[in-house]
Amino acid sequence: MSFPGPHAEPTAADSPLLANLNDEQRAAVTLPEGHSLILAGAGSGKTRVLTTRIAWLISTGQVSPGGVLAVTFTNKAAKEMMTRLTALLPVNVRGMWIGTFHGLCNRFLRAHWKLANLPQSFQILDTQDQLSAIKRLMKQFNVDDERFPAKQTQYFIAGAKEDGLRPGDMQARGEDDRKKIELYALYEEQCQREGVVDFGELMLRSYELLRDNDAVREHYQRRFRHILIDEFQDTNRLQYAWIKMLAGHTDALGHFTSGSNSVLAVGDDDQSIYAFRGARVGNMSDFVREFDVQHQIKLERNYRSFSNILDSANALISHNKKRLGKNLRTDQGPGEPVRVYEAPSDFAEAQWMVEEMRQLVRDDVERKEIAVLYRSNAQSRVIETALFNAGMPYRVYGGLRFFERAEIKHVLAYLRLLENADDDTSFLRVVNFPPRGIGARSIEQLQDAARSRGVSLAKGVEGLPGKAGANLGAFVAKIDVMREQTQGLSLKEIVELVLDASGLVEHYKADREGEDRLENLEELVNAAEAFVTQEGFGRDAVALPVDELRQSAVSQGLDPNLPVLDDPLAPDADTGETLSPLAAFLTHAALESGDNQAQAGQDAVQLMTVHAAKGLEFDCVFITGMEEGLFPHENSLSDFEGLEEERRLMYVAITRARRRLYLSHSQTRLLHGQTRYNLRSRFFDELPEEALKWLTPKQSGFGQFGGSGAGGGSRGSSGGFGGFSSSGYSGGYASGSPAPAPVPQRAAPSHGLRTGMQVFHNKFGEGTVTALEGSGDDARAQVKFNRHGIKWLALSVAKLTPVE
DNA sequence: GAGAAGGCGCTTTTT
DNA sequence: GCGCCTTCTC
Repeated sequence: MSFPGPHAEPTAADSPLLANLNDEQRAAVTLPEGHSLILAGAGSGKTRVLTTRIAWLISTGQVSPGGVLAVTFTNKAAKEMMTRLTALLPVNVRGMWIGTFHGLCNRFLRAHWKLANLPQSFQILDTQDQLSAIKRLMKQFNVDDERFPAKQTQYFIAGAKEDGLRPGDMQARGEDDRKKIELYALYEEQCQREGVVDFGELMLRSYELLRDNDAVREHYQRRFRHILIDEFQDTNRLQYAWIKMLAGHTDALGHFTSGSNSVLAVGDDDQSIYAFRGARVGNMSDFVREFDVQHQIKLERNYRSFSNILDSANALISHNKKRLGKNLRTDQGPGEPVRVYEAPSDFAEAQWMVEEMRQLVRDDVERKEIAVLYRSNAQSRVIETALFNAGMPYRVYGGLRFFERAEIKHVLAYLRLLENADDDTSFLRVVNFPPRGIGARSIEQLQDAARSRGVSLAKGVEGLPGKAGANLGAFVAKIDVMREQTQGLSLKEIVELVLDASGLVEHYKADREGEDRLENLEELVNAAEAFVTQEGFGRDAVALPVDELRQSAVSQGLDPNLPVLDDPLAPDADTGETLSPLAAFLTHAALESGDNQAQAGQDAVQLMTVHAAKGLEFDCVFITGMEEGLFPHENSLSDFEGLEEERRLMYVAITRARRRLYLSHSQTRLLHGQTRYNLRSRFFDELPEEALKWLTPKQSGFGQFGGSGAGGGSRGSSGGFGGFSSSGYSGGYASGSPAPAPVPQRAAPSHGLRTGMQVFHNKFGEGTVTALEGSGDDARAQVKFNRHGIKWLALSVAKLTPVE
């Protein structure tokens, strides 16, 4: 099917939209109908292409605003897209389907809540809520939490949903599996009974509704002529299936046939760093194959970094085997070399960094243009200490976000109970908070009663005898009174009333350390107020293109009886019910958990994990802890895929830097209360020497991984960094071997070994010390033997002789 | 019901 | 080594 009416091939001169694009970008923006894949390298103007593409499609009349579906992963990216689009086109973007996967699925389920078999004001469980729901479930069914840790069950359920699997679709491969599937089924029942959905459920239920309801599916398939997906390399199985379902028509056998809709997937396989949470890079090649993609465009011109930085990134990532293939280039010239520093300790590394930063600041670099990246959060501590002692302002990304804070979750639990008294998770959260004399015993009694009658906790309270019954009754009555009192109030007033009536404010006022929490409660009131105005929950603010969209829907031949889904306040067609602002606010709180960075706004050095840095850029970047075991992380080394993902992570880290890049590593590091002796990261050996500048002498011949044909990661019997086993190296080796030669450099541990040293073992032969841990009798060494792989050896037992 | 004591885990994280 | 969570004790 083709677009109705002839549309002239527009040229660059036709539209100012195309004025400042390079050839690759322009080609991407003006792609013809059909499915396309854009391989967008770091810093290549990806978001620009996406937004300009949408603007282009609309302004050339190829699609109406209502016919566009644009999906991102984060709210930040979605907002960015809407902001930029507004700047390009005089169109009200609020009614457009631009949002996160979960945000759009939420919108979809709100509109079709009946078909989806959900209560209209269903609430969304975040990860915390989900875990406590699972814990409660497991307790109720007396599941051994030693054998089935709640976290693991949660992981199992979330993973199953990400793969689009219901309990019935899964086959047990053992007793434990069977139990987990059973728990998954029980969990589903519980959620359904309580009217709540978790994040995975938002996706899965949307997908199933599209799959199982022909009318609904066809409606949306006809509507969304152009589907655009950002960060495609991060999509999981279910998200891909969801896109597929929306994108095209399926034939009688359920096979995808290329239909009238165009899917534009934008992604970068080299920046795929979320496999651990279900992302599937393979979706990119599947997409090309299954959608019969006709157009692939690579955006390889980088506008961010100088070429020493880009060359480093290119060289590093070229060591990955599984790639679609792409090379970044720039016109900017080499710029400064990449600086490499080796420190004797993590403490010294941090110290050195602070000194460098001071110099940078003296040279007029803004502090917020300096970023410190690390592989794991535990590394931030020593850096923070150094920055703090130096009086250098800094901020750390990560940690609890606003809506995840305990005091906020407490208020939200009360608010949720106003909306839905059957929400047992919320009930349990606040039934005795602030404390009101309802102990574990009473609650257990209540749970038993509710279970036997098959009702929610709130309903189970009725008729409960004794003191427990009285106290619980009072609590339920309190909620009921609040619900009464909040009728007709504004959202802000509702929140204020609950803060007061729940006793939360009073409770935190009495708490010596409750000051911050009180401040956050204040902030929640502000957030509620802002939500009403910003999200357009005052009707007037929603004077958005609903009519326009309705018209365009009709002109596209869409079913006028299906609801127009662009107005979350649209009343239900049958009953006239509308979603309350409170329910919408609670949804907002679950889907947008807010900022997770402290002290935003001031000029401060930025500290974050490499993962958190994705999508950001800075003038100066420090990548710290460049050590074997840390980066690449030891847990990723057991398989090939893991190492490749670590390399992609390093690629992301490098490409964050615009002008200046530092890489540092340390000989010793305090981790989990123990001093570790780490080898310099193998990634150093994958960078182009001519782009580097060693600030400390490069310790050559240290038995690094690149040496003597040892090529790729760990091989051999031990299967990686598995910790040391008790057998295999014990006992009775040649006594009286000469004491290890003392190492003149720096503070050496008493056993005299250090990483990089060549050693001989009577049984395993020659090898290289790759790590050292512990001291005295507990001292142990990790040795990479030439013929026996990597082993951990207890130095009190194993005799290791240094080799010349 | 609050505070102390003990145990566990510890890569990365958005929605 | 630290923070979080659960359990113990009064």
